[in-house]
Amino acid sequence: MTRQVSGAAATRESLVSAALELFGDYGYDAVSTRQIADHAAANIGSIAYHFGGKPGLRIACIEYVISVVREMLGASVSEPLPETLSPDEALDMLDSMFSILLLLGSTRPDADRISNFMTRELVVPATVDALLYEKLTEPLHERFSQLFAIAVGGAVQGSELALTVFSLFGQMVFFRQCKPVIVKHMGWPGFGLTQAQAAGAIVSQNLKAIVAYHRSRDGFVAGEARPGA
Amino acid sequence: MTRQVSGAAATRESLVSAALELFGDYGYDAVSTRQIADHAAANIGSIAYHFGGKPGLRIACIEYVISVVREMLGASVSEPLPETLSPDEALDMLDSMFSILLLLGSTRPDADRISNFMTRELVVPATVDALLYEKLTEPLHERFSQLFAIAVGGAVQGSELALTVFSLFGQMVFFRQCKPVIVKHMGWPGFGLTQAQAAGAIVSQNLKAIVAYHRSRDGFVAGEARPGA
DNA sequence: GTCTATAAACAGATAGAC
DNA sequence: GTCTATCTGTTTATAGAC
Repeated sequence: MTRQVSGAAATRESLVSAALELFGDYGYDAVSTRQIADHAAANIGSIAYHFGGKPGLRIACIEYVISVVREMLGASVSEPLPETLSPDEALDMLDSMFSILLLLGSTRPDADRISNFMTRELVVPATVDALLYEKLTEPLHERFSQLFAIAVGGAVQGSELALTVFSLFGQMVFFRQCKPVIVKHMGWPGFGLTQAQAAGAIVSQNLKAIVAYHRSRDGFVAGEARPGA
Repeated sequence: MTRQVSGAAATRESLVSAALELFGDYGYDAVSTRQIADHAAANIGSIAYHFGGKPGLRIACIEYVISVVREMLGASVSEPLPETLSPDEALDMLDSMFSILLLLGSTRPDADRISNFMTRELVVPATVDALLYEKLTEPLHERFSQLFAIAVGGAVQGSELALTVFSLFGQMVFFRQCKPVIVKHMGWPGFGLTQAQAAGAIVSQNLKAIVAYHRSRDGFVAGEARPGA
């Protein structure tokens, strides 16, 4: 019983891992298939064999990233919300989801490259961008919107709600996306767990500030049922 | 008197304009010098002649973007702050600077490509990124930090201040950066003046919410002098 | 399934005619 | 200053040996 049969899967994984890292660091177009093959200790031909070509490898990376993030968020995004959810509970759920996403780059060994790749793919999407959008961005936005609406007692709705949630996304994405700039400015040694937590604390604080603002603006009373329910 | 002498400047402008648009839309690495030359109705050789090569053209684009943004922000970033600045005045200045930056893509004809290029360059910086960072990001961040500190009466300082300002940057950058995603989700026909204003309203609201949060947290009293002055 | 050699297209840079 | 033809290296994709 040799490892010959499982060699294929190992090569696939190795290629996706290498591609994820290089695409994330330098961008899809800046990286050649040779670099990827070298980095994965595989040969160039294997990319065509396993993925059909460079675009196929990109899609495989996107699918991998989607599966990892969905797994990390787990029930918070896949299961329906409990019907009886107080505004403060909704706020806590929002907060913890942000925390998970922001710390994603620090809690598992390969997650930094996942995070790099994902944020880059969000900004510089391929023609296949629909994949990441439909499977990740859209469901996440939907869930965040539900939670935010409950957290502010229904005071924010429609396009204002959608844009506010995007603005919260923006804060989170920015910290990971412009990591080099932030690390340089802050004089940090890198962007590890400590730094991710520092960024997370700010995002959390801002979330609470924005929620508090909308609550007070519309005469929110703690524990009161939201209108329209 | 022919236009031959001014032809050089026209070619330069044309090449920068074309490069700005293509780099902004597809990224530096994905665009070939041939595409740029075609788009600018110039020949390939002119890129080497005027800019020394593709990297030189990129630097020319960065310099152009820096000059435009600094011009638009004008006195708000280049001149020293007035010594007597009330928290509310500081907040207003912050607000209007955000507004200028966000509407940048809608107030001048070539500004959409400027905005695209800039946000992309921020995320996928060249080895020459120091240019954009030193001349634009850093001074902007410095000014925003000063204003924010005054706006909250000195309640936020040090790394918390720096990160909070970055988080505000993030909101703004995200709206321009993930334009395709947002436009798609909102069902907008595009990202024109109306849409930029809608996004700007949210950013402005969030800014006020965050400032209000820090003011109330530290017992801020309107009109009170900030500590340490 | 793995690896190598090769093909066809493309990149950026350049020399020289005009 | 402009433009074209060409050079050199590199890209992805592929055919075929093992």
